[in-house]
Amino acid sequence: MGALTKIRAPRVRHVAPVVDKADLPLGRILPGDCVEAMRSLPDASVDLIFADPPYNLQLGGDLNRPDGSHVDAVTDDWDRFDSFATYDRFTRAWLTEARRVLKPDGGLWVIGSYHNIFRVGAIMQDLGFWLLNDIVWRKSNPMPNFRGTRFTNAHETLLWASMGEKAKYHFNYRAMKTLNDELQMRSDWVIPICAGQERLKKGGHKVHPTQKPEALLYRVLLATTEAGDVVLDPFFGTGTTGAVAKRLGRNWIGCERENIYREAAMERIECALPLDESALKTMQSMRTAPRIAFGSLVEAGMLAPGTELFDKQRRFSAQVRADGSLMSGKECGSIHHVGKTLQGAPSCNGWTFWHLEHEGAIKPLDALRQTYLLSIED
Amino acid sequence: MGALTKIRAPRVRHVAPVVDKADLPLGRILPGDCVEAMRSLPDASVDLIFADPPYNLQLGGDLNRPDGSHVDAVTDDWDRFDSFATYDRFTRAWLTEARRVLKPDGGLWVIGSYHNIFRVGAIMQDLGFWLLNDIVWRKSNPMPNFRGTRFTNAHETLLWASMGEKAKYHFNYRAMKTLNDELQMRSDWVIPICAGQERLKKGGHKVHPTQKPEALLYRVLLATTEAGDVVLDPFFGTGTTGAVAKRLGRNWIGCERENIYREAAMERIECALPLDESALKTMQSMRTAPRIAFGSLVEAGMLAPGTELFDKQRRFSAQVRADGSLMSGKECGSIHHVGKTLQGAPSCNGWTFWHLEHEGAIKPLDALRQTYLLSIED
DNA sequence: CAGGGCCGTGAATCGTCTC
DNA sequence: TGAGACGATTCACGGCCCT
Repeated sequence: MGALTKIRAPRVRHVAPVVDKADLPLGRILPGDCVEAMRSLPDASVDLIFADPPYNLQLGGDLNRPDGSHVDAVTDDWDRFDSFATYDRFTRAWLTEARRVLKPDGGLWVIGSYHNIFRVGAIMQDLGFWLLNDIVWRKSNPMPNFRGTRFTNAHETLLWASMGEKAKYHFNYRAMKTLNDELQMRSDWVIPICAGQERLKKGGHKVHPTQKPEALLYRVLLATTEAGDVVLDPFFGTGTTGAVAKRLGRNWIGCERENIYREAAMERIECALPLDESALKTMQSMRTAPRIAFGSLVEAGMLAPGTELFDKQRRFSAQVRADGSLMSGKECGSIHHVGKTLQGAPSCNGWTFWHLEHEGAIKPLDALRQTYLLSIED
Repeated sequence: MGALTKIRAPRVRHVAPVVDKADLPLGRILPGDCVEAMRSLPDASVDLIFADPPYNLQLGGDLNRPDGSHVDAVTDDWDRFDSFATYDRFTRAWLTEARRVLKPDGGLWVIGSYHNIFRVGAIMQDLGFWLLNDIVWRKSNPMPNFRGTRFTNAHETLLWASMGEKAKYHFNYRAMKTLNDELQMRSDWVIPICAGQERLKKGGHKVHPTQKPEALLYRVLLATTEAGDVVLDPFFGTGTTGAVAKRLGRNWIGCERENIYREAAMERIECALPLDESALKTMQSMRTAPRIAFGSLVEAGMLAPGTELFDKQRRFSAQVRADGSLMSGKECGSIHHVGKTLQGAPSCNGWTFWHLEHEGAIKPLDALRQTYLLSIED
């Protein structure tokens, strides 16, 4: 009953544009310490942050404080605790700024290894970020463990979080499913390490020790941003995030202390070619597609009142009525409601449950909806 | 020169047996809270701890599959914590006791998901445990994400740690490599979830909501314990750790609060069949096997002084001398040193580099070492 | 008027084992 | 052979009423 009265305008993202994009340093790399650099950005101005912070731990090597001063090598227990504490302070500092500049429906990605990721993850939770997935980047060609003392360290971990437990966030479910041959994308991604042509080199040496593969960023940005979104990378390095953002039609902002990386990144991003607009269009999920009321199919004449509908096994049948409601015996209501009640199920998707006979074949209602959707596009 | 002076007795594990195994409750499940239960164990008495603590899932409402059926979720009391702070206190408490009962060269494994593993990992580091690997258990058949709101949560994480940065630990590199078709075992393991015959059921319902697959424990115990070691599981559940420990000839101790799980576990472990001894011996690591000096082969009469050795391509040759040193032209020293110098290589494993002719066939020295190893066993 | 709670509509599944 | 069951799951969202 009354299905027609429920027709709504297609939903849009209704986070108020507090910040004008023109006020943001889009397509620029901010020099200096990332915490300082982020301070120059307004609150709630960024859609996504991708961060590849220093793993800086336990390498017997260097650890820098947020202010850039150097921490002496860690030898005894006291120093070890001191260094974890220092790393934690550094992490809390940049994550706090990240949180400030992110929109309420923004997303955060951080990549790390077992040296730092547990500290980062715990601090993210402490600051109120809500973990959505931990993603395993499974390297198809990892470095072997030469000394045979441990398992080959063949993966790194990415954390994906929203701003809070109840916060909205963006996930292009349909695009990911398409990318994965019509199966749901899993939390483990097999991607080769960055090598060959893609690896930036100067004088035969790699420019950056931990350059990430573009395929990794491609999947991250495709999954959790829309074209036109603003993506911030506080540890920009040689600009993989910027290069992929440009290709995918996303805006980007970087922070990077090292002059040499900034230069390499800008040069690289200049060369990146944006995909054209039609290539950028991704599969939409039903949830974000315009919502179609069943009644509008009747209204449009695609389905005559009185048409008989069946479930696939023909255990149930029902009749379409002029107002877009369904009737089956004494039961009447929406296609979903009648399907649910007849089955005694907790819920029912009427679009896939009900079928109709058309030229001898049985088709689900959903096929009709697809046809209708195409007819009203553009 | 003077290679004989370098001959050492085969190394043995030289952690003093502070505790007599007879004083430990081997093959028993201690009832009650695991922290209390562990208090009854002596200091430094356990070789390995495998822990599967509550994950603190914080589940919301009900979940139905698209077909309307209901998902049987983990709603047990033991998985509910008020806050991260409460969970952290709990974690610190049991990890502290775990640390006390572990031997200085003991190992710790903890399994978890993104809900808890970052807190656990950070606390492990804070307590002084040294992370050796984070292992990804990639489920071949995970539960899908029915709502299409995230990536399919297709893995869990295991942390493997030693008692400290400089602490010794046990890793059966060779056994892992054998298990993995002569490739180094990686940090990501593909193992199916526990289902079918293996899953303990009572009245058609699963006995424990989160029973782990035996294949997982098999790999953990094979990798990081020796036959006869003492393995403790503070969250014993239905005793997967005990069952696999028994199969592999390891001693086990469990802690479990729930009477019903203890009973199911004991019954299950009774039925587990230990592998026979020869099957267990097949995969000993060269690294943990007693170290053999080349000279001892000469000493044992397995190799006569004067025997001619070649590299595989017969580019180089050398003569064995009575003291276990090698001579090739003017070059003399250990089998490794001479091999290295002749090739001009930075290093050389003499055991695999040098070969000898025996009954018409060419065999590497290593084959001789294997024979010798077998002869001195037991 | 902000925010919490209730309610109705509606969108959404993969691999494996059992019967 | 095919239908059904099921697994550590932080798994929707908007409108409206009520405080």
